[in-house]
Amino acid sequence: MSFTRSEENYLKAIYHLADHGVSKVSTNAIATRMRTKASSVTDMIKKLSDKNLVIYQKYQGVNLTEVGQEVAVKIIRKHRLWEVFLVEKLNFGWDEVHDIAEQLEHIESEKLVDRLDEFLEFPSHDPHGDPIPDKQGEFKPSQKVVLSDVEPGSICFCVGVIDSSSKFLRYLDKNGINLGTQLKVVSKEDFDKSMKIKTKGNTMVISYKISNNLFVIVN
Amino acid sequence: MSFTRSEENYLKAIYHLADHGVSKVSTNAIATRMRTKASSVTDMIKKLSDKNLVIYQKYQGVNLTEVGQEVAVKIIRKHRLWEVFLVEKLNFGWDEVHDIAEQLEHIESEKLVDRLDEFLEFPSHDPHGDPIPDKQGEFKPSQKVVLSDVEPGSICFCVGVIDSSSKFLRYLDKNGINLGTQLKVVSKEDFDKSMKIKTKGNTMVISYKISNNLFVIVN
DNA sequence: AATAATATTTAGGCATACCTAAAAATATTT
DNA sequence: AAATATTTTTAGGTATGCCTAAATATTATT
Repeated sequence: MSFTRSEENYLKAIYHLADHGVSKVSTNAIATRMRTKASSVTDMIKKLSDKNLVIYQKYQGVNLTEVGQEVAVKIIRKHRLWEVFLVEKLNFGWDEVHDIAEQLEHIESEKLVDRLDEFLEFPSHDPHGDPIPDKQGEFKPSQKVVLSDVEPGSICFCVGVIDSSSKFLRYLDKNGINLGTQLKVVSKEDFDKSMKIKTKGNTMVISYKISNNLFVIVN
Repeated sequence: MSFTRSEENYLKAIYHLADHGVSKVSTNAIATRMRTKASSVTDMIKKLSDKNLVIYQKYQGVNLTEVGQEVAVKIIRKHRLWEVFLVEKLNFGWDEVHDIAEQLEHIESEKLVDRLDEFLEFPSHDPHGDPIPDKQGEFKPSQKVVLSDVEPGSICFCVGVIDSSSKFLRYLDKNGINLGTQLKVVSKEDFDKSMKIKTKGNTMVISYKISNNLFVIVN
């Protein structure tokens, strides 16, 4: 079985929105995520439903079927493996790889994916700290944690943000924090949860509002 | 400027059929190569002509414009670089890579192509011995020669066939000649142009009909 | 040069994947 | 519970890229 690029993108979007398949995903939520119109989503949902990739009841939203989930996981596997390739082998910055991986994830060849996996030495996580499903579709938990949860003494590196407003990004930039930046958590202040951190050349204090908006991976 | 996958495939097909832009390419020739119908070709040709990628006169065939040629060469560059990647880095057989490269060649990212080129150490030829255009679109001549033209004493390896009939392929297989196989030309017989060649474990005599149908690269 | 054969184009359709606008269902207010 | 607002679906339309069948142009044959 093989699917169109569009079908794959919808399955992936639904997978991400469904968050462990618990709640039903609304038409509007899909439309927003895919930057398309609700009516287009309804069209596609019907097609996916006919192909038994989603369970759909009019006006009640959708959920992926087992098969739909498998397809989605395969695409995510490909996406994340290609991201590792781009960062590790081609020296891309972590923030440059998403759009390219978005294209590469649709290349069809099971052999290619498995060979790539092997070539990259079976990475368990992508450059954003998100887990990479193995050939069987199993994945380890995410390694990403919020900086505010990191214990003093730990060394970690920055892999993403929650609030991606340009205000926040500018703040980070000004303070020499980029994605990939190594940080050492020096101490935490109980009173206001502010945190003293050390980067390569700098030691600084950041508020909880900051530390709670930064994703890191602890080494 | 960016083009659809289909447009890119047509440009590539026309490029290959035009053979140095000399002769005009017929609608039927394109249709055959692309396994589609002449009427579909006419449709697309009109679109390409509107975009100034081909020069087209009704019933008179097409030729690529400068721009069309540049686009085609970029796709060929991508195709061949990915083929090198698949063979050199992911250990694919030379004969397995075409379909995958056919997909990868449409990935859009100039930076990706250039990084890949660098990663592969700027290869000048792909696994079939065909030249890889550089960033400027220039390419070296092909390294591929017909086995019958190789001088005695030379060592070469097999990179392709002219006649790809299953009869011929089965003959090669039976005699332990695969793509990638190393050959040493021991001697040539003037009379019937037959050739004595040496493979890893074997020495054999092959007729001109065979040697003239095998592409090799001389080491 | 006229006729036959072949190549190419036109005309009209189909599926995909979008869209807008209107209708219908569901959710929220009052 | 009725009115209003929001969400979702339906209906009908568009562009792409393909198709078949028919018409037309070109090329080959006699």
